[in-house]
Amino acid sequence: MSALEDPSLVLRQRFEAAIAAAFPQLPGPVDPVITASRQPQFGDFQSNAAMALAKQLGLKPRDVAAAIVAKLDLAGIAEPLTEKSIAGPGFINISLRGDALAAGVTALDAAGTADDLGVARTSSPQTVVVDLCGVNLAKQMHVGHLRSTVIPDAIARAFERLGHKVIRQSHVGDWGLPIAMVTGKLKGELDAGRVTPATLTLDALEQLYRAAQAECERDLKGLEAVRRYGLGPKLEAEVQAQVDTATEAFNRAREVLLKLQSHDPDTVAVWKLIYDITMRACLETCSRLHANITADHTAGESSYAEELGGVVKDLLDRGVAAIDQGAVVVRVQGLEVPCLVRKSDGGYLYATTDLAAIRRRVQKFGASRVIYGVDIRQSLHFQQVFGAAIKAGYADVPGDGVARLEHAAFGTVLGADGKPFKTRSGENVKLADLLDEAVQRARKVVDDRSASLAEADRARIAEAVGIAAIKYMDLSTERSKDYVFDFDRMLAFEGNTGPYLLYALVRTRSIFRKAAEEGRDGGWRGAVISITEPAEKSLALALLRYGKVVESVAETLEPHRLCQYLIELSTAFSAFFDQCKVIWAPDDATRRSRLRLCDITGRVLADGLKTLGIPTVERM
RNA sequence: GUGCCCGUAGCUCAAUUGGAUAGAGCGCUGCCCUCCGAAGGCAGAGGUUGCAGGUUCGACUCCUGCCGGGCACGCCA
Repeated sequence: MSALEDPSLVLRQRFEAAIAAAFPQLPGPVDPVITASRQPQFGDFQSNAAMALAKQLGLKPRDVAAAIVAKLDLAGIAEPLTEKSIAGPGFINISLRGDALAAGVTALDAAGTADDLGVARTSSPQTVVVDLCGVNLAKQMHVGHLRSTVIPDAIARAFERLGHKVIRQSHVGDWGLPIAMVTGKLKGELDAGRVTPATLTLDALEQLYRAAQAECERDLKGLEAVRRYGLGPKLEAEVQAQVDTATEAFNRAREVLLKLQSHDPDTVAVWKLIYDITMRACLETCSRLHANITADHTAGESSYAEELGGVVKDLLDRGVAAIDQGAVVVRVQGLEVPCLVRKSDGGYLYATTDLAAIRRRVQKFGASRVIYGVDIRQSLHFQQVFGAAIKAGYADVPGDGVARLEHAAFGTVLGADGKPFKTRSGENVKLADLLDEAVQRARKVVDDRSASLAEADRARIAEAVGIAAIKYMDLSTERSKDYVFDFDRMLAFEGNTGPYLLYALVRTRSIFRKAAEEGRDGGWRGAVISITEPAEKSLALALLRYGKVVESVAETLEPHRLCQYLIELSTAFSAFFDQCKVIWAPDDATRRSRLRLCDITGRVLADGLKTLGIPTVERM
């Protein structure tokens, strides 16, 4: 962002000069700490430097502020300062001139960089790997996947918007004993002719998955109890029989896993069937969610299977890992529990796969940041894995320090009762069902309020509104917190919701349709922008903040900042729309200026929504 | 037992990474459509930021100790 587009940069320069002139004894340039003022009564921007400087110089803060003000040249950018400009302990309040704001907004829309809308393309693009979605074979996506899909996708979009190279990685749970169980189970069903590949659904697979797991579940505790309390030979025999069958099933699953690992064609074919059915359904849900997740982004656990032995050997060879009670562990400084990378029976664990993934992502893909959008309950796991990866040197970027490994953790989706969101029968709620219901509810409202629109339009609008409502709700709160899932609130169409943002966007568009009807839509492209009314000023200030907000999302991995911003922009626009006539402005120049403001606002809103991954509509 | 996360208006959430009188929405009380979309705007009431200390010119924010809630803790993923 150039100084022209960002008044705070100009202020920063002017203040730096003033501070240097007022206190030549200071060694280097001092950060003037320019921030946007929170309340209009304190102006538009403020400098908070005087307090810290006073401490350093041994002077009174207000005297320091006065000395800075005496040397300050704000010509062409801000209103002249008065005695009241120095307030409180030593804040220096600045009100921008309307023409400076107008110049800033005009620069946002400058030819050549108009699509940037004040978001600076990075001069040093990084490769950023974003781990997201994380579905499991033979399982539907459920509520938890809403967050693991939507949040990291929004983070990825922010990096892309800034010009970084993003590699999305969906770490699909497609390997290991549980998958072998269901593969064996399905093979049995297919061989017996009870199911056919052509009619097999993901729902059916999920049932087989549960059945297979249940079959392998050995009631060892029950057996012990029966023996300890001497509950009789008959009961003992029953429990023993259960354990025996379960053990058989368990052993069969291990054999299936071995076959998978040795690429036995028949077994792999069944596995592939499960894989295809699961991925088709899940990628369809991702697509419906407007998440940029496709088959190209899939990097399942199976893709690391051949590397795990090498990883453990490498760790042992270099003394990074040690053998402990027959298992292989990596001890990480500061953590009680070591990171377990190989079981005593020789099997690998998910930490092993994650280590292989970090190695690939940093060493092969060249990532300088690896971001995991995963449930907060896995915090300890990631501390262990990150610590182990760093200890092993897997996070070393060739010739460039250590990659940032970050867990963008999110909290749980809760039901109205404050407990994790489940169906009445205690099952996980299918994500697809959730989306259906949101769209269905949105449809009712759209039918009600926009009855005049064509059926097909209403269907399309309801789809966008429903998805926007769900995604906005998920993105708009601080991600590490739990939140309560509430259809009524997210679809209230009022206040802090996705639909409100769509509504604001629609109004920025509809004004042009109306203006065209009135024959008053000419001449606004490239028109001179003038900022005079308070509502115009607020709108301009909001527009100029956009670039910084996108940057902060990438830095903090917190999309809710962009949500918050878009609501503030929408509110500023609504006030402007209410208080400043556009089509019926007092004169042609003002009309053109305001039309152009509507256009820029609409484009920032659309761009912000796109960066969040929220679908938009032209009318509703 | 150890560690991590959370605690802000009646409810759901913010607070520009330490800045001023803690802000929005819902709900509540009033206004504002013969005029660009009222899914909107304006105004009002509503707070000891869980409690107690500490650091600082300044603390919702950082530190310590409590209280309350949640989660996680080597051979599952």
